[in-house]
Amino acid sequence: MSPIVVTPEHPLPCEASGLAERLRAAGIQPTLPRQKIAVLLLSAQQHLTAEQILARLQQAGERVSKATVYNTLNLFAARGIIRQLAVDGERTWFDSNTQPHFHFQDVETGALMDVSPEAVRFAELPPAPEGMEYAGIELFIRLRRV
Amino acid sequence: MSPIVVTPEHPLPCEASGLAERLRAAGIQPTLPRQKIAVLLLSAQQHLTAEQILARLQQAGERVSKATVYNTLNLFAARGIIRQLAVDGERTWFDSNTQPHFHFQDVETGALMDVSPEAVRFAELPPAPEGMEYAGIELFIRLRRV
DNA sequence: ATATGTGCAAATCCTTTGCATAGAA
DNA sequence: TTCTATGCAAAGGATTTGCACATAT
Repeated sequence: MSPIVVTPEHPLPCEASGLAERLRAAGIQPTLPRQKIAVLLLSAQQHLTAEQILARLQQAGERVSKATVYNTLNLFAARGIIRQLAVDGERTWFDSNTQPHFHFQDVETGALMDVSPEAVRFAELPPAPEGMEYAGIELFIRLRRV
Repeated sequence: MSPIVVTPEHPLPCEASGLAERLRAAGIQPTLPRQKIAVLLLSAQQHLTAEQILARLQQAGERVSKATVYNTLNLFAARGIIRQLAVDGERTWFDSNTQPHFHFQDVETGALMDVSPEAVRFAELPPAPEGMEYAGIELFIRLRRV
């Protein structure tokens, strides 16, 4: 099974079929700024930072404030429709893929690529300490150029 | 292995057996501030933030500036005698254990615990993409209270 | 109407930087 | 001496916050 490679290159889809519903289903008022952000981030499997999203909105001529971008991304993450990744401590990445999966990271560029969950199998994992249980597994495979 | 406790009554050990040598071996001038930081961080297997280290130094009555703490930790990491961890994007953790290993993290407190490399065995890992090779594997197992 | 979002600028947090002084070789 | 490290305060970047205005139900 080969890893899923997600490139950040993608056109901005002009319509969001069902995105508003999807927001509502998650308990999120589908306001205009939120829908614009949802279209941008959720229409492809990708990893974007808040600043990237802001830049793309502005490039597309949309007037959305930085505060709203951050508020919206945090809200989306809290409601489980996107995932936050702490990859390098520099900035937060927002992942449109909420299915269980892992990541490759290019140590040079910082670029992220999805690794499908089927591509990783654990033969052994440590038991959770007393009184604790697994809440999730974060796996980053760092890559360098040969 | 418990972390060392530093109080005014229990000042830092004034001599760290071999620590100065260890710094020199890594190509680091063992100046006083660096030795103080090395004693604090390297004398036990632990995870500390820059601010925690600064606070402990000040508690112990040492006069070391924030800039020096950061400079020193970055230098140590660059020279491979400690490891930097990007766990949550809030702050950088410095790990005194440079051996290959993994981590548990309490999702509530953010606290980190080492997971020995023997406790994790992979039955399958994805091949590195064309022209890339593995540079390291970062595994965080998030834990919640039962 | 009434609750909820949005935009702007200022504030905050962590970390780095510039530069004059102190320390090491 | 000559190079390198330290301390301080100021700068920087990412993210959050306060608050007046706009929008949604």
